[in-house]
Amino acid sequence: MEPFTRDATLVKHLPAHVGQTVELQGWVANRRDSKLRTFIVLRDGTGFVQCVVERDRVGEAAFALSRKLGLESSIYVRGKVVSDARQMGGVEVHVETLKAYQVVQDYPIAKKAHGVEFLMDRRHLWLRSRRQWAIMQIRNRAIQAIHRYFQRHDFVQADAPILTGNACEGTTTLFPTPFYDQTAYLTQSGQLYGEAMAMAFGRIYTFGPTFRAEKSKTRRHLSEFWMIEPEMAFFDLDMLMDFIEDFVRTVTLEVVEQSRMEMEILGRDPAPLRKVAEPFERLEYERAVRVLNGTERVNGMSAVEMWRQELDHTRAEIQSVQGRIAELEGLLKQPMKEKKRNYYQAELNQAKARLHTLEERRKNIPLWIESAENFRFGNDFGGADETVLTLLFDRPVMVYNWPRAIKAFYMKGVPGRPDLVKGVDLLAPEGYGEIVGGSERETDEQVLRQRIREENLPEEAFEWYLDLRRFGTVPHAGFGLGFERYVSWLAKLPHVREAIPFPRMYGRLFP
RNA sequence: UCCUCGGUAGCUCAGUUGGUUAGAGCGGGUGGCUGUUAACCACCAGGUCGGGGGUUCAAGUCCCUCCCGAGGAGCCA
Repeated sequence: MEPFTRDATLVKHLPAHVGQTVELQGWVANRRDSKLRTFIVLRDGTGFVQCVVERDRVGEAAFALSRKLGLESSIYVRGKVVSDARQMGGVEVHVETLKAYQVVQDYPIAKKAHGVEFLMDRRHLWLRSRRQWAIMQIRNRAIQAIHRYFQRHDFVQADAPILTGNACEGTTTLFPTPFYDQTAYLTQSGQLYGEAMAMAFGRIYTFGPTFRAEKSKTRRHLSEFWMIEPEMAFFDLDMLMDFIEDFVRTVTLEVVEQSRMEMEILGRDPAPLRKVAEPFERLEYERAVRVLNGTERVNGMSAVEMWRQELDHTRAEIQSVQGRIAELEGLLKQPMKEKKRNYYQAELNQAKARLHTLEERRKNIPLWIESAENFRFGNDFGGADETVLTLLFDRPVMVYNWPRAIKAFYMKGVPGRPDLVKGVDLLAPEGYGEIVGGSERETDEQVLRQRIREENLPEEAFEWYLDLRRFGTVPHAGFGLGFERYVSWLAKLPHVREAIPFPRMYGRLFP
């Protein structure tokens, strides 16, 4: 194609080229016209930069071209890099040459709010938007920071198979797929293989996709998501908790420091993330039960009181939103210009939507209070229970020593407590909930065999796994980090679907 | 699988106890103005109100049913 150059400068490197003339290639992310100049925001994947096209500098033909460039037109620009404090990134480009690979008209995603379905149907284009760009930058940094962390700590990346013959935990729904004359399943966890590889290489981690065929439609679920699963030989639960804490702390702080601009684009306040520098709360499950049902208080407050406080906040906000709605409705009854009327109407609609959300929360809190009050040993946490625990402690919370009955068969028992296992979950604050689940693994072949029978799992499919306990069994432990949930927390996303380029979820296979 | 909410112009949404010819903003087109940040001003074009059935003199509005979407529960990372 005609204007193509092999010597283009990347937008992210422009601050180092102030005063120089550079070549850029990319797409029109935004365009605004004035009489004498056209402002083009050029996007090349590494960043965004405003390019100023003036008739006197580029000539009549190129100036006319600049007026025709629809959003996402692909262009070539040569121009001088100039400092400009008004721009994000601090520079802009004064264009001397402008050429187009393709002039685009009617790009479907407009510079305005769109609905979720509309955007999801156009995910292949939506990824180009500034917000999605910022999220994927954060995702990439998190991936890099995770690999760095493990490599620094003598881990080997050793991936597990995606096609498997047996269910790992047997509980959740699997995706079956033909495998020659057999049926295979898409993996829901690489853990069992991770244990085998830890016996081979000492410390390993997997980083790959996992699949769950749950018909869940919530902000926390994907059918295909990425999981990081480290497994360490000669490791116990205490070491595991120290490790999880240091891992999450180090990776999170690294990403926060590298992603200031992206967090600004996303409107994500980094302060709650920086709190990972402080010690995480470690809470035995039995204490979590007492905290939830109010027999033990935290900082002078019980879970129920925390919910009551949330309820008061919600009620107060409902009142203030209702007040504004009444005010707006009053205003709209009076004569005014169409433009102004519309502005008020838009605000009114927003307020009504907000009110709807708040009313739902108000209706739910009493149910959540009931759930907390009735929380007994043997119950698993609901989303609300996780939220109130992180609210009470105001930091990431690790819950450990869980009831055996609600955890997987491979977890090691707590000595002297046949009803407990050495599992640990990490709950992320700000309502994000469980992002890590891990445990010390059972090392005894007979105990494992017994547990497999109790869970009605096909014993013969686990013979290879039981081999690990016959030939040099050692204490070992590991965990799984749900990567999209983690990215969602880092970027404070309302839904995990934005944390992965092409989400696969219940009801969504395209694009 | 269950509960709640929704489907009206290309997009985002209004549309009153059922009542004449269904509205706005954005986007598109034309003209004007402007170192602009989702620019602004004026005018123009743009609709089988998710599908099917029913009630009624009359249905976007009420009833039944199906489809699709969003959020939540369960389950989970």
